[in-house]
Amino acid sequence: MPIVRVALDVPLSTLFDYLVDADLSVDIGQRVLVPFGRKHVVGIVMEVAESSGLAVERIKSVVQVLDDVPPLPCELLTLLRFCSDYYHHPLGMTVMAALPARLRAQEPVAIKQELSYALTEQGHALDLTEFPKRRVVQLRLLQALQHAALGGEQIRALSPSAPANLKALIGAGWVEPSATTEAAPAAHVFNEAHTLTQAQRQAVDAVAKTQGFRCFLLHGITGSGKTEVYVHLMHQVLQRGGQVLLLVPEINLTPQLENYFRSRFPDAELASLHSGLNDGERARKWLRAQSGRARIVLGTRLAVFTPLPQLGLILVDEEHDSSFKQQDGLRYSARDVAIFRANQRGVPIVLGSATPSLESYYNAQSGRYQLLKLTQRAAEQAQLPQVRCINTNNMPLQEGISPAMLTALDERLQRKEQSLIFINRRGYAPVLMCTACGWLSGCSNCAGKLVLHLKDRRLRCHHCGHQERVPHACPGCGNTDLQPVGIGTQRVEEALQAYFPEARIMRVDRDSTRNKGSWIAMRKQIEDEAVDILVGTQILAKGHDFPSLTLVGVLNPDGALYSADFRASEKLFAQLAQVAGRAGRADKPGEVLVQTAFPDHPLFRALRAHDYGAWAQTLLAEREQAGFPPFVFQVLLRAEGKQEGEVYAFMKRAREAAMTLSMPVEIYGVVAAAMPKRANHIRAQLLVQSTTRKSLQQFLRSWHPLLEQFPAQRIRWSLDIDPLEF
DNA sequence: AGCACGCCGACT
DNA sequence: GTCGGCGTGCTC
Repeated sequence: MPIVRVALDVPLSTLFDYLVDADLSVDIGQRVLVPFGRKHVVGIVMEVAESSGLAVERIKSVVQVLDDVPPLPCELLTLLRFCSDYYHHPLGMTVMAALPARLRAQEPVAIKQELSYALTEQGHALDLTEFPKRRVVQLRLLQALQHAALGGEQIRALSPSAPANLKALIGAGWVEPSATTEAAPAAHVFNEAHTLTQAQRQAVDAVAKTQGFRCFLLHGITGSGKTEVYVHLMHQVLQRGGQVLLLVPEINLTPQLENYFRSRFPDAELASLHSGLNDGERARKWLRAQSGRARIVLGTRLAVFTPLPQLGLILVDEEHDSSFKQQDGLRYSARDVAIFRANQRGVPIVLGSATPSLESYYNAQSGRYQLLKLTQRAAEQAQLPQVRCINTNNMPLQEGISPAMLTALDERLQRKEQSLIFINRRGYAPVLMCTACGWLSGCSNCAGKLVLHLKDRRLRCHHCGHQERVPHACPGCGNTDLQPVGIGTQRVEEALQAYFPEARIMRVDRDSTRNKGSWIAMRKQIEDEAVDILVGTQILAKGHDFPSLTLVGVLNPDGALYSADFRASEKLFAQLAQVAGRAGRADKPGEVLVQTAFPDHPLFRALRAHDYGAWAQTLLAEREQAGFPPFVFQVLLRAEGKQEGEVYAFMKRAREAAMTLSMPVEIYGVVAAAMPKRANHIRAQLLVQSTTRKSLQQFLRSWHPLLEQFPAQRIRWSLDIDPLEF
């Protein structure tokens, strides 16, 4: 009697054995419904065996084979095995986390046919110049439908209220739904659009001539046309009938990007996978990729697990971006998993960035990766912005803004050009202080400070979400003179509005873009030049071109220079290079002004010279000297719980267990986390590092089972392999 | 993780 | 007398 070994969504590292009754046939990769405890759950068949090590009477039978979708390819199961193993996360949870929700559920997957909508004869007969102008969305829909029938997704892309308006148009008899007919895959069409620069051509050729696996680092300054390199590489793979996986950071996956690739490859089916999809859409696109029909898969980190039978190339854009690393559950790095996957598949992978992660840059230097450089901006007339530092030593700042910055802003206002003020702190002020006793507004649940949000006169914790009214008097001494300390986006916005009453100022941060679609609307306003000064956080660093932006001002970036987090300055450089790239893209030269008390710091010297290489060398020397990544490999054990004593007792035992293993790893002390208390939970961590991945993995294979045996009822702990945040 | 079983405190 | 707290142990 055959046995299947099934992956289930439970935090146990084993698979579960089930009998397969004679009337069923089960394959590896298939979804099955099995009894587990007192309920039925869905799992994935990972292995088929002749016998089980378990007593027969304890083995239950598979209830049902859910064969309405094809089995997962073995290649994907191997990838998931690797992830479970490398990140020390239970296999069942790893497998189930990679699947779209619909495939994890018992209900039939039932993908409804995507309907498309077209104008009726009546609709075609409409004279749109006569159509009421106030029905903006309806008009836009009708105009779009005059060109071609639209799918549900394209309709939603027009406006959030488009579906409701579409209903009205159907009701009026102007539009009708029709089932999409599966078009035969047309001959591959490629809109060449641009001729490549020599550097772009060389990069494309280097990748194109690769046989089998190879990892490339495409280092190209902002505006050097990395996307064009991607497009040409994609073209070559699509031409051969292959599929392409393009991974992008979370905020970069916008409808614009999707539409851009659609316009370059008009007849290649593209599936974009992001967090905004509903379950049905996600499952549908996943299955389109698995069947090989979706040729381009564009997605955020989870998309790295999409089954792609014809996979011919992987691209990871902005590879340094930390959103590729998942920060809970399976703590994987989609970039690193993508490299494994390319290797497994025997296809090239290209990591692209203007400011590569130090890990990737180091690998490129050592020859593990092949470095491809784009050093010129693709549009010849577009020059790199001039970067200058404003030395803020002994300089009187008004609300954190220097006179030189104000002058520069004023110039842009005169010239009707846009400016951007970058400050990485939202809210009005990061803390409220009592001028009499020095009391600071701390969070009652966390070790952090409450941030003053003046708009709604509340103090907010950015760590646990706790909020309270601004107190009238100091809770410590009763003094009523409470002063905001430090500068946030709201305060800068307010100050600038006072200086430039006529200027149209827009604040862009998580608070102002929280509502769905508002960032899209705001970006439209920016592009339409309805904004003079943008004030915002890193959200502004990414996103797309703002053609009339000529000044970028950076306030107060110095915190990252003396941060306890050794990656803070790496991140700062990437961020500043990124915002600097926003300035002066078209025919107008750009300028970047950075307010700092350390203008001679290597970071700013490199930034002024647009010399990432010099900065990377500085960092590499520092890291090598300090014994930090990329020269070592790390694992971080984190634990948190309500009782401080219990947390530290667990960590102490964990550390002792690690010591007794006496393996070639360096074991640090148990320390409080960077945020020692969050949402009323005490947090501690323990760092272990090694000079090789292999010895670290060997150590983990011994250590992890010991940790699981410890009684740890009232604490939550996790292992973070290759941690980015401490 | 769920979900049982199991043994001690304040309620109809 | 029971309802219910969360400690402990198991799930093929």
